[in-house]
Amino acid sequence: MHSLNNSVFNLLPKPYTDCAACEIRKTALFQGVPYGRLGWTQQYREAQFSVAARNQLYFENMRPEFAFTLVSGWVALYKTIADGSRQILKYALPGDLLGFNLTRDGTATHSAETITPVILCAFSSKNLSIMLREQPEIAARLVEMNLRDMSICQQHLICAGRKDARARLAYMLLETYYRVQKQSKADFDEKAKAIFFPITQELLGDSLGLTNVHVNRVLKVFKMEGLIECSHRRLIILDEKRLSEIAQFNSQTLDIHPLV
Amino acid sequence: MHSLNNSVFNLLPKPYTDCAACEIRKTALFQGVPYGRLGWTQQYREAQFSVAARNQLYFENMRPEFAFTLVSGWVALYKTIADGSRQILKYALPGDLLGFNLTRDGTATHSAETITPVILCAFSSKNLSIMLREQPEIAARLVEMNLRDMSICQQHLICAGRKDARARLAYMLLETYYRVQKQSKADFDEKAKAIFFPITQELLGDSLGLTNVHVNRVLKVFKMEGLIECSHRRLIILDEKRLSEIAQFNSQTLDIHPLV
DNA sequence: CGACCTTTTGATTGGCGTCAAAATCTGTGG
DNA sequence: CCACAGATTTTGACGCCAATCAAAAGGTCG
Repeated sequence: MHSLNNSVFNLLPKPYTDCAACEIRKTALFQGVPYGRLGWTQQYREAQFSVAARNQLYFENMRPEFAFTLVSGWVALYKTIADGSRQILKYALPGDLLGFNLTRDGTATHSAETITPVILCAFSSKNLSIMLREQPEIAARLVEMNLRDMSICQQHLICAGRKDARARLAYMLLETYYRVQKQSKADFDEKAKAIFFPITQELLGDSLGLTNVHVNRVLKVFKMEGLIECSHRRLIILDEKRLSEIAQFNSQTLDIHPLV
Repeated sequence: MHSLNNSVFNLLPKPYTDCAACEIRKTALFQGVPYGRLGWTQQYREAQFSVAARNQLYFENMRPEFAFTLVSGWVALYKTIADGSRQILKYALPGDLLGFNLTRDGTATHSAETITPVILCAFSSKNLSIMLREQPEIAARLVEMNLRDMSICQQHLICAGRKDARARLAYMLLETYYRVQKQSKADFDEKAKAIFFPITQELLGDSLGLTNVHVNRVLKVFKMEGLIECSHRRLIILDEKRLSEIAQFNSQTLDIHPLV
């Protein structure tokens, strides 16, 4: 466990109890693994780390030695463009697997930055490969997670290519709301219909191909129209029906068919 | 083999010879399968079909019974937007697998239209599922193909979100050129550095989030600058270096790391 | 040859970017 | 608990890239 041994990554104690076996099963990658084999899976875990907000986990074009499952917190995956701007590809939520998309020469295809404080569980690339080869349930699950991410990415492509700022923004708000609701219960306040929403307007712009200035203007209109409440890192969807129409949002696209 | 039994799909004789075993191995999905098991794999093929240009293979929101490997020809995968416009997600080339991305209720996530005459090999969804479960090489290959497609989709997102029309168009031309060169040798004329290019300017616009009018204007400039030649369904890249700069194109993104 | 694509060109419009500056929020240390 | 620096949000004026509308010219295939 070298190379993560710097100030950014803070080593946490490895929770090797039965309870941990339950815990690990909640992470999306291991959902299909039979109980008897969970312990076997765990031998491949390297360690857990905590990382503060606004830190880089890995960079595009560098060779990460580890992939991570995100245990808690939010991470932005992005690419930087030559002119200095950036495109955010995905907000990773708890359960997501990070850092296994590599080009043929082993370099990362994108960079990753923590938005909130996070807890990560590390796997060496080699062990991940072994697990995939030996446990078909994990490979199948990875295919599914990929297909879901692909569907999300395609939706974003449609937003960026074919929708105006209003529709894009509405889409992103609804998508995030749904994903949090399903994947990160801790960030979802069922009573208030609110989610924890640490995405700044600048980040929203970087996700949608808009400037933070224009994001601000459109959000203002949404608030005036009574569609959302949004401040202090909290988001409430007030009029889901109308917002969905504006966005042409369909939650089906977040829920893909299991292949196996 | 019902439900494909209409005028669009023309049944072809099923080539069950040893030669066919060699042939099938060329399709990307079966590249990792050991020779001894190729025959076993073939039992799950339904049949081969030919389909004329400009036909719909399947529609978004319908339940396709079959997935296809594309043996020859070009297919556009796209989604239609409420305002009637559409976003092309991918040009499928020979070797690509089509029609297995389904939402949880079993409906297709996108539509597919042939651009040229094509030959398809059909697999029932059920058999595809069996193959994935029983042959880990196929599952692993599918993960890889997905990761590659994901990388391509992300690049398109960056193009649509962050690049101007010049860069987007340059990118699409280079990407298509590279993909054809690698994946569809029949469409690549090595001597002339030319590819068969059946993508109309309207299709280009639908891929890039531009209008056909603007695509035309930018292409005109590219021709005047001596960057490309492009007419009569043929494309020649005259100045790859300069075009790559304009596009910020990196062929690495088309070449992802094998996970297993 | 005729119908239908596809490409090409011109004039006009508008959504969103750019630049700049003020106001507000957030976290940190004294 | 306040002060202060840095991040984030907010607002206004102005400009430009690409959309829109319209129509002509060129290709293609039955």
